[in-house]
Amino acid sequence: MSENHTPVADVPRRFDAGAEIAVLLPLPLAGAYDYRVADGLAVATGDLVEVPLGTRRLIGVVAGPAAGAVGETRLKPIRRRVEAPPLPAVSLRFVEWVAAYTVASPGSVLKMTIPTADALEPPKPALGYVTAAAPARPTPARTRVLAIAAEGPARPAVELAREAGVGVGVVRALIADGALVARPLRRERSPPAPDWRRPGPALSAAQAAAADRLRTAAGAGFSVSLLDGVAGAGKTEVYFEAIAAAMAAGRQSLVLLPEIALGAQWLERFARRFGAEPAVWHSELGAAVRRRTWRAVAEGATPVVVGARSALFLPFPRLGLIVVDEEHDPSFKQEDGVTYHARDMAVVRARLSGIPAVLVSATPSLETMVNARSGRYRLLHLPDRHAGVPPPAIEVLDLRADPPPRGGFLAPALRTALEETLAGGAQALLFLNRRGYAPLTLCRRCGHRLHCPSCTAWLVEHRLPGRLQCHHCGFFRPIPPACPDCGAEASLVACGPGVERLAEEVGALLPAARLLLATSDTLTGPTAAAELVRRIEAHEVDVIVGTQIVAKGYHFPLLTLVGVVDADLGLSGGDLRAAERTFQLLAQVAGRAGRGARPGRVLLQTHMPGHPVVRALATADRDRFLAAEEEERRATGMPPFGRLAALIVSGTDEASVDAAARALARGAPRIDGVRILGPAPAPLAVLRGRHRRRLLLHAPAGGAVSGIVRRWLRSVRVAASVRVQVDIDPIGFL
DNA sequence: AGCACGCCGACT
DNA sequence: GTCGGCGTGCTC
Repeated sequence: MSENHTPVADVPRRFDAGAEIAVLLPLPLAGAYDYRVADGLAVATGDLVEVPLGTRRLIGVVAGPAAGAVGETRLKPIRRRVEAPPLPAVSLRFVEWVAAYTVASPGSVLKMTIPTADALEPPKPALGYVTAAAPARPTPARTRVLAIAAEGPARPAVELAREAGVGVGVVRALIADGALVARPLRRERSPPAPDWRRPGPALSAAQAAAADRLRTAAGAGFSVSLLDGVAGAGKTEVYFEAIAAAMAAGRQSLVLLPEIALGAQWLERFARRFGAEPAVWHSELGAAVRRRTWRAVAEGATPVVVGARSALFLPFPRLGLIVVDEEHDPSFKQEDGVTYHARDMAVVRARLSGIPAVLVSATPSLETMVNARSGRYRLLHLPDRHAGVPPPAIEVLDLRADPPPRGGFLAPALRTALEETLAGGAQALLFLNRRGYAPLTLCRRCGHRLHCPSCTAWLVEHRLPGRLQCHHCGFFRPIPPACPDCGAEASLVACGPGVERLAEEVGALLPAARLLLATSDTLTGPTAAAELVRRIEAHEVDVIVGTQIVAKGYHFPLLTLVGVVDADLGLSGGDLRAAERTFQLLAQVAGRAGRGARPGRVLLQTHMPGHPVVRALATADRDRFLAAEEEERRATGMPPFGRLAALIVSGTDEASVDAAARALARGAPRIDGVRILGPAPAPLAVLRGRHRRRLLLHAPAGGAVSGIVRRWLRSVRVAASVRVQVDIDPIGFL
């Protein structure tokens, strides 16, 4: 990839009535379908059009001239051009690039780029209502509404109903009657725009130098920079300057965050710097916000978008910068539907637009680090904590030498540290990446283990709702009074700790402490997350017991102690990236300690004090750890020194899944240097009632894995009842 | 992805 | 004899 790739301006191609055009539809079809431009219409590439498909009408995108694969007599006319901004040419190219790379259909990628049909219509003018005539049949409710409506400005129907204390139906009836008439409401004023002219904060010398380099990159075509620095080093302030530069140049910026639902503190920081919040994009947006934001982005009216990975597919016409914050975060990998890695696709999107991408992390992924060291990426290093706060001291607690008391999970040293921390008026965080009360429930008499009926997984006890849950599907059941296998009464015992059980232990140890349980079960949605942040900041909480949900980039000044309850969790299991991920997660958790004036302290409980991950954390020697990982991957030809692609074969009938997996193995490509492993039972051999087998393709670095897999799949026939899912560059289990 | 077409069990 | 179950296949 060339450094100064400046794409030529793509001029949309015009098609007049009668022209035959290719329309890409948001469906998993092999390619675009051909249509004819109807009389009286004219369209151009990128235009959104409504077309007939079978008995349905769908919105698609004009992709170019018809391919001519079907006879022209079969071509149907397009119905209309949709009143919406066209997709920029680069968005169409991006869709096709991602589809080719991920071995998905272009239509399923397009689906992530265009919203549903109803969200594409121009916004309806908001209507308010005022009184016009006496109602035909005056009822008390109707009279009340009319009295309310007679005073004050025109208001929406729901508001009149609320003020009058009646249902909306009453108001609607009055509108139908003609007793109320509509008046267009003054368009709601657009929210204030972020202002790049506002003065930025004082930057340290290192920050200023990094910001300078990013500003310089802003106008200089495609580049990738890695902004690397520990928690609290001030990375965010640095890339804010790059955003300011993009805004000053009239270009849009996109910031990808791993968990947008938890971005309340991030939004606040942004608003402090730029005087207004950016546009926000994630999968849980309501329909109205979604439509408004999509249009604003497509019109180029949104200077900054912050979002989860799906924001990458928004149709920015003037994108000037992409930032991927916490670039190492595994949640950037989309696993269902089209399987893609948002960080990698962000780099591709930047290259297609000829703009800079900035990857940000305190614990960069090995891939990114290798790219940075080889010079493919620019390395911007922020050396130390911005405010001169010393990094937290990390102590290793060897659980073999100093075990927790019977029935407990906190070693004596951690118990003491907890007591001291609270006595000193500070806060503590206990980290355990396990939801629920206990990960396994078994019968003391017969040894039966309670498992999910439709997954290869144990049921996890959740004591708060009082039930056993499967963490892989929606299954749950009440905790049975007797063993379902041998019938023994009161014989079921909880094995191992979850955060709920840990909270119980802390409650017994420190009865006066105010506890907060923070898991995805208790933190549903942005409001709950914001409330959590507020309560911790207001010191309404002494001890936080949480899963990885609290590992994110929060900043809590009073938090001085972090206890990692099980540093070994996630280290076993033969996963290619287990060590790397555990290191990143624990380093991130450790970074929560001592971000205010008081120094922080981190205690790591482990059975493996000699494990490279534990040693690297204790000595804060990230680079040596990464170097060791790199050597191992290089020696075994694993990514980034080799390439992987996974096929997951799944279906409800085990025999046909097996048959399909074997057929794929028989028809595997025979290419020098390319090996096929499997079929083997997939990590979750049964998931949601579907049997799963896995094949793994290993190729040398630079191997054209996507093309190989595409040809492979084309050459093998599998039963229609069996699904084959492709995962290029899988990050999960090996 | 939907939707239609098609071939086998429990209802009027 | 029909209503309806979801397996299979097509949609420019």
